[in-house]
Amino acid sequence: MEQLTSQVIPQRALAAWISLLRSHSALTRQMNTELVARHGLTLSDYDVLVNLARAPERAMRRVDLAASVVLTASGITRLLDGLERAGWVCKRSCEVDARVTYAVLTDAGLEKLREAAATHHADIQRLFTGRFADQELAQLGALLGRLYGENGQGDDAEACGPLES
Amino acid sequence: MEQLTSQVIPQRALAAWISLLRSHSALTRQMNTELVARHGLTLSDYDVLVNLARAPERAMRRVDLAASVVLTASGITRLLDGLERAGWVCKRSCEVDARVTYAVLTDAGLEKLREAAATHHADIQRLFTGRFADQELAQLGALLGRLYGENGQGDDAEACGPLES
DNA sequence: CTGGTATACTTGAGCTGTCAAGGAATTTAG
DNA sequence: CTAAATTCCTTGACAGCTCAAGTATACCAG
Repeated sequence: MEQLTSQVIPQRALAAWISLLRSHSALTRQMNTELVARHGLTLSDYDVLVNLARAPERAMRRVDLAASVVLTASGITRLLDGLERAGWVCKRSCEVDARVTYAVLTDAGLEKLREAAATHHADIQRLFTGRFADQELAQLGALLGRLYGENGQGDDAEACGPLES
Repeated sequence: MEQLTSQVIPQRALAAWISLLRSHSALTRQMNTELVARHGLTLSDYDVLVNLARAPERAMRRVDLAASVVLTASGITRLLDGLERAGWVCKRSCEVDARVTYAVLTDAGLEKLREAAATHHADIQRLFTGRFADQELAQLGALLGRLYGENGQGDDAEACGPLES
């Protein structure tokens, strides 16, 4: 059984992959728990709110939103159901294409997001960024950034790029 | 809404965190799909099989297994239910402590794992390791490795360390 | 030996996401 | 203009995991 890992991929490579799996599980579990306990938001909910907040007019097509947060179309439907019921997001239909529905962040939703951001950023700092130097964070971000978009498309990279301003 | 991200954490730091979320989602989804389609195994199933294969006597306490793969106790119970039903894992009770049950990898389970490993390693190579140079992989592994164990404990790090031999 | 606490595991209820299928609007081909 | 293919979204059925609660065993203090 020792040879299991040595057929195609060197040990170090597998170790990196396993670290990705473990660190993700450990971190998201803690952050999600905090977020749910304090604000009644899932990590995915939060993620969607952030995406909407950054979008022009705080609106996005559901399909684009799905791609942004790496969820399926049906996943987005159900997730938005919850956010709509809470009044943080509402629908808006598209004038030029009746198939598409926009998800729009409401004022209440933006307020909610601001509220949640404060504690969530603290969690991110404590659990994630706090363990690295600036330069390491840049490196880590750059490395991980190669793992998506490429096969998918460049839109994502762009949607994630303008974090500031 | 532009100031949302600039309160506590610099943009670059958040970008790294988002990259972690996105890359994990994108990669695990593809790998899981492949694994299920070809072998009828979940990524978590696979992960558990690997852990058992590496353990002395191919046996582990359920509670330790849970910690290794970052699952709750009940999560492990249900996951192992499936693997037991398939005949890849069986139970063994502990002589010195009647509370614990060991999960033991059967011969069939080991065979299954070998079978799955071939294609799964190819997936890892294609989607993950293939996108990095050796040195980058080492770096990535080292950085991600800081994100768990610490707050939890050192056992994990050790359990993950001896990948080879 | 008795009672209280901690540990290992299981189970019921529920949440979040998936896939497969389908409806509706749009585009494309003929 | 019609027919086929494509895109966007929703829904039913279900998988996988969580939490809360419960059972059973072990340990510890008196």
